[in-house]
Amino acid sequence: MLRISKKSEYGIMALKHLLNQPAGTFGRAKEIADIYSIPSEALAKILQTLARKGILKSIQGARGGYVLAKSGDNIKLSEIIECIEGPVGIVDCVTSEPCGCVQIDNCTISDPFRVIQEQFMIFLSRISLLDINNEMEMRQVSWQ
Amino acid sequence: MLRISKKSEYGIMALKHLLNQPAGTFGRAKEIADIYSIPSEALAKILQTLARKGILKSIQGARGGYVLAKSGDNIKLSEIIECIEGPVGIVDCVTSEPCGCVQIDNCTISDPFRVIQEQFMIFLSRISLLDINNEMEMRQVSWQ
DNA sequence: TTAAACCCGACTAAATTGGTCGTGTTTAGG
DNA sequence: CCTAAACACGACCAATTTAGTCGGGTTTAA
Repeated sequence: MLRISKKSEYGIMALKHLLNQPAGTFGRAKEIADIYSIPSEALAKILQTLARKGILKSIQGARGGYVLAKSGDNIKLSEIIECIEGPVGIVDCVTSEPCGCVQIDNCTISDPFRVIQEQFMIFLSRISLLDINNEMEMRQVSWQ
Repeated sequence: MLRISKKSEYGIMALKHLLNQPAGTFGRAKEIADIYSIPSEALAKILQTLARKGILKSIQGARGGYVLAKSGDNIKLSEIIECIEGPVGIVDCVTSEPCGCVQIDNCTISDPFRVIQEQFMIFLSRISLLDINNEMEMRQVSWQ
């Protein structure tokens, strides 16, 4: 029902936690997983993906961990979700071109949905990790 | 990946078709399904749901069919999706209270996401069937 | 009376999501 | 230089959700 996946939820919790991490210290996957009762293997994989895509920086070896690779207001919700779940597409037609759907010639909704998709991505990209951390206070998403 | 379900897609195609139906005529499930290559049983069920929730009016018996129960600009995308897929919740915490998640006391994201959810619903409720029919021309979603 | 249509719930199959496991690789610290 | 703590990765299984099917109804125009 148009829901963000558990993986994204976990990722966002972890990112928020890392944002509040004292400067100079690292967050470890296991530790974060324990705090929020997240299966640690699952969180580990999520953090690895976030690191691979440049949202987190990983420090290898014993006493290693993760830190944010950029400032909280530069990490957008759209980015986090796309990183963890793959390309967001309100409808299939929007991400894959040509869309593999059977409607092909008769698909009357792919054009309007391309516009909706675009506006939805703007919506998501206007929300930053910092906003989420501040409980969305004072956020009036403005449009155009 | 944050996608509208096939059922909603089918429903929207059918609604758009019905919007363009000559006044006084009905659209039949089988007929619409054929045009857009939608499995007819599936579409039938979707149209039944839309009728039950008051978005469509059904005409029973032979030579029956469906017509829109209200004008195109009064049918909102939020309404259609909620009707077909059930309550939209970006995260579970938002729809069910209390949320059944294990994070319970330590869930740091449910509050901000309640706000995001609210804004997302506004986003969806500003898009009408008429907008979709007009290929979203001239639609600048404005926010607050 | 019949056939065309809506109506409804139960069921199955396919796809996606959520979570686990095993095996590496890197590196601080003893 | 060894060990343990941590990241990295891919393969796999389980649970849930979505998609689609089927077999019955009921209503009504012709």
